[in-house]
Amino acid sequence: MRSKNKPDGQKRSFIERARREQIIDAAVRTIAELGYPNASLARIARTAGISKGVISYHFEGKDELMDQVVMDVYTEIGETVVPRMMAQDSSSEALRVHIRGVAEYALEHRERMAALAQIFIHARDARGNPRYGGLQAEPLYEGLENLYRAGQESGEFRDFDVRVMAVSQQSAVDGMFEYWRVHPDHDLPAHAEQLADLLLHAIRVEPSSPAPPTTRSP
Amino acid sequence: MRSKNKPDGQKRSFIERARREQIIDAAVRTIAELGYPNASLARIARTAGISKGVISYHFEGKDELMDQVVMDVYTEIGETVVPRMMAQDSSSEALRVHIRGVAEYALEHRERMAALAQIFIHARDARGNPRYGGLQAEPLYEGLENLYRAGQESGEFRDFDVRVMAVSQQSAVDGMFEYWRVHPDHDLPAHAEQLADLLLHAIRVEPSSPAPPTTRSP
Amino acid sequence: MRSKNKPDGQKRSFIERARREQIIDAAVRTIAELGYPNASLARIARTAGISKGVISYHFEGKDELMDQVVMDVYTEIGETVVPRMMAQDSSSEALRVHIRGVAEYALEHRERMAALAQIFIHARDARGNPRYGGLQAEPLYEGLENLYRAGQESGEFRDFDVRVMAVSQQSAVDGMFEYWRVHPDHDLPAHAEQLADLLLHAIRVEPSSPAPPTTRSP
Amino acid sequence: MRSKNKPDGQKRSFIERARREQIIDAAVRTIAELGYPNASLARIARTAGISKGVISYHFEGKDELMDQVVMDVYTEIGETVVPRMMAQDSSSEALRVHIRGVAEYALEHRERMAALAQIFIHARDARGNPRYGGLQAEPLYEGLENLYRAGQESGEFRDFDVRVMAVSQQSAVDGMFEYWRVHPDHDLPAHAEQLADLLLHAIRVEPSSPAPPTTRSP
DNA sequence: TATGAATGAGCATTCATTCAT
DNA sequence: TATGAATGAATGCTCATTCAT
Repeated sequence: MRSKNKPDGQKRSFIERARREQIIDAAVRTIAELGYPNASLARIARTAGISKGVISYHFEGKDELMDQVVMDVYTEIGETVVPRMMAQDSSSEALRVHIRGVAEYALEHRERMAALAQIFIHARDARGNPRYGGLQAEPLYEGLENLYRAGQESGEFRDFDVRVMAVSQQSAVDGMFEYWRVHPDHDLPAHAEQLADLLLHAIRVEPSSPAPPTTRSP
Repeated sequence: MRSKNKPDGQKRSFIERARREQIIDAAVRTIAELGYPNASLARIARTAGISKGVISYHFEGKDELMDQVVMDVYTEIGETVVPRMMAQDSSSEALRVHIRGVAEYALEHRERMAALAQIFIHARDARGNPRYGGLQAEPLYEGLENLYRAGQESGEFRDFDVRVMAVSQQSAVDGMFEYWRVHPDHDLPAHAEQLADLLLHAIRVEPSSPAPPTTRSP
Repeated sequence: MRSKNKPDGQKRSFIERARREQIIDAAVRTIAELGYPNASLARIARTAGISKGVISYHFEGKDELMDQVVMDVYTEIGETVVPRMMAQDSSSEALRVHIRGVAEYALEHRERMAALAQIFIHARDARGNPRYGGLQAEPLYEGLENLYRAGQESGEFRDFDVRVMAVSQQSAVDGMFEYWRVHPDHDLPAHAEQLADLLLHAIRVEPSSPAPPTTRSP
Repeated sequence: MRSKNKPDGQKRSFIERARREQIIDAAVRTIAELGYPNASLARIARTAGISKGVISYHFEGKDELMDQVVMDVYTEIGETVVPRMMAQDSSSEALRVHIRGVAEYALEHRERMAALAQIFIHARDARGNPRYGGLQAEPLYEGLENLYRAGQESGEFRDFDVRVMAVSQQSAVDGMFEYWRVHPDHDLPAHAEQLADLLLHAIRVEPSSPAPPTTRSP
C-alpha cells in the first residue's frame, strides 16, 4: 500500500500515520545531524531503529519523504507565525512579528529548522535541478511583497523595490539561522530583534528611532 | 609528489601551476554547469580533456581542489573590489561600491560566481559538516564590521549591532546572486543599486533621501 | 491452512476455490499486460483488488500460483482441442485441426495464451533452471508422436523421425503465437492454415497438392 | 573512460579489449549456467574473478554488456555459416547447410548459444519490453525469405507463404537448441539433418525422396 | 608526470516472504 | 480468512580514491 495510492481519498490508518510521523522524525534528526547528503535512507532507517524497507513501504521514495518533511515543518511554521501577524495593526509590527515568530519557532524546533534548510539547499530532482530551489520561493516573496505594498499604501513604508526587499529579507532571515547553526550559543532572539530594526529602518518612512535602545548580540 | 607535500616550502614548477590552473578552470565550468553534486572528478576530468588520475595527482583529493577554486575566486573578487572601496571618501560610498563591485564581478565571471556559491552550499567534510560554513566567513564579517564602525565613528552611520548587520548584508548579497542564478534575465546591476539603497537606509543616520531616484528591477 | 497442505486429500471450500480462481485470473491479466518479470505479487494483488497477503495465504508462493495458471490454461486448451481431434478420420485432418484449434483458442483467450507463454519462458526454480522447460513438454511431444505414428502406420505419413517432428511442430506453433504477440494485427487463422499445410507437406506420403489453393498471411 | 565515449572513433587499447572480452566471456558462462535472471552483475563479476565496479568501468551498463554478448555470438555464427551457404549451388543445399552450420556452431560453442538464447528471451528495456524480441528478428526473417524466393524463382521450391515459413523455420531451429539444452546428450547434428529434411519436404517441388535414408535421433 | 584500470563502499529501490492481529 | 506491516537480501549503478606502469 504505497503512499502514491493514498491520495485517492483513502484514509491512513492510525498506525500508518504514526509510522510515517516516526520516519519523518527520524529523517529530520538524521538530516540535522549529518546533513542532507549523508542522510541516506539506510541512515534514516538506522536512526529510526527500523529496517530500510519500511521507509520504502510507507513512502513512495526518498523524494516523497522529503516532501513530507518540508510540508510538515512549513505547516508548523505557518501555524505559529501567520495568526500572530494577522493580529497586528501595522505593517511594521506584522513584519517584526514575522521575524520574531520564525526565530521563536526555530529556537523551539532547532532540528526541524536545520533539516528544512538542508532539504531546500540540497534536494534535487532526477535531472539535477533543485527540487525546492528558487521558483518554489516565489510564494514567499509574494507574501512579503503584499506586506510591503500594504505598508506603502498606508503610508507606513517609503517607496522601494519590493522584489529586491523581499529577496533581501528572506536571505537575511536564512542567514540568521545559518549563523545560529554555526554558532549555537548565538542569541537568536536578540538577532531577530536587531534584524527587524534594520529592516524597518530600511523601509520605514519616518526615520525617527523606531526601536528602543537595542541590545547587542553576544 | 602529492600536493599535500607542497606547502613545505617547495616551489611548484611552471607546468605544475599551469596544470592546476587548467584543472581549477575545468572544475569551475563543470560545477557551474552541472551543479556541485553532479560535478564528479570524472566529469571535471572530461571537461578538462584529461584523465581522472591527473586530478588526484595534482590535488590531494576533491576537497583540496575545491579549496583552490574557492581561494582563486575569492582572491579575484578581493582584487577587484577592495581597491575601489579604498578609493572612496565616505563609508556610505565604500559600502555602495562594495556591493556594486561584487555584482560587476559576478556579471563578468558568472561561472566563477556560480561555482563559488555551489561549493559554499554543498561542500562538506567527512563528518558531514559544511566545509566553508560560517567560520570561514568570519574574515568577511570582520571586514564589513570595520567598515560599519568607521561610519559610526565618523557619524555617518547610526548605532546598530554590527555583527547582525554584517551577517544580513552578506546574506542579502548571496541571496541576490542566487536569485540571479535562478532568473538569469534579472537585472543584476539594478538589484545591486536597490540593495545598496536599502542597506544604507537601514544604517545611515540622516533620514533624508540619500540616493537619487532609483530605477526598479525589471 | 496453506495450500501446500491441501493435496493431502482435503477438499477446498467453495470460497477458497473462488478466491484462487480470482487470483489466477488477476495473475493472467497482469502477466499478459506487463510481462512476467514485472508481474510481482504486489501488482497481481493490485489487479485483483486485494491485499498482497491474500495471495500468500491461498498459494504456497509465487511458484505455486504460476503452476496453477499454467494448469488452468493447459486444461482449457486440451478441452477445446482434443475432442475435435478425436472427431477426425485421418491423421492429416487431426493434425490440421489441432493447429487450427489452438489458434482459435488463442484468438478467443489472447491474455491466457500470452500469460502461458510468458510463464513458460520466464519462470525458473531456485537454482535458475526453467520451471516448465523441456521436461514438462514431454507429454506434448508424446501426444504428437502418437499422432504421427498412427499416420505412418496407416500409410498416410512417410517415414521420418517423430521426435524431431514433434519438437519442430511445437516450436513452430509457439513461434506463431509469439509472432502474433509482436504483430497483433497478424492474421493468425491464416497463419495457422499455412503452417498446417507446411507441416503436412513435410510428412505426407503423397506430394500431390494436399490443400486447396491457400490464402497468404497478410 | 566509459564505452559510451568510445564510438567517437577512439581505439580501444589492447588491454581494454582483453578485459572486455574477459567480461563478455564471464557473462556468457554465468548466463549459460544460471540463466539470465540470475546473472546479476555481481555474479558475472564473481565468475570473472573481478570487482563489480570493473564491469561498470568497461561497459556503460548491463545493457551494453548484453548487446556485446549478442553481437559477439551473432558475428561468430554469421562468419561460420554465411560463407558456407554462399558456396552452395542450389537453394536446397543452402538451406541445409544453414541449419547444419548453426548446429555445428552450437555444438562447438554450447555456452554461447545458450547465453544468446537467454538474452533474447529475457532482456528487456526500461519500459519492460523485450530488447531483442520480435522486431529485431525481422532481418533474420527477411534473409530466409530471400532464400525461399530464390528457390521459388528457380523452380526448386513450390509456392508457399514465405513469412510463415521463415517464422516456422526460425522457431524450429530455436526449438532444436532448446531441446538440446534440456537433453544434453541429444544428437544435435542428426536432429539438424532431420530438420533440414523436414523443411525441404515442406517446400520442395519434387516429391521424390530428396534425402538419403536418414538416421534417427537417439 | 600522466594514465587507464581497478576497487569497494554506498546509493535508492524492488521484491517475495513472514507474521501478528 | 484476510490484512497491513515489516523484513532483509538483491539489483544496477556511481564515485572518490588507489596503484602499477
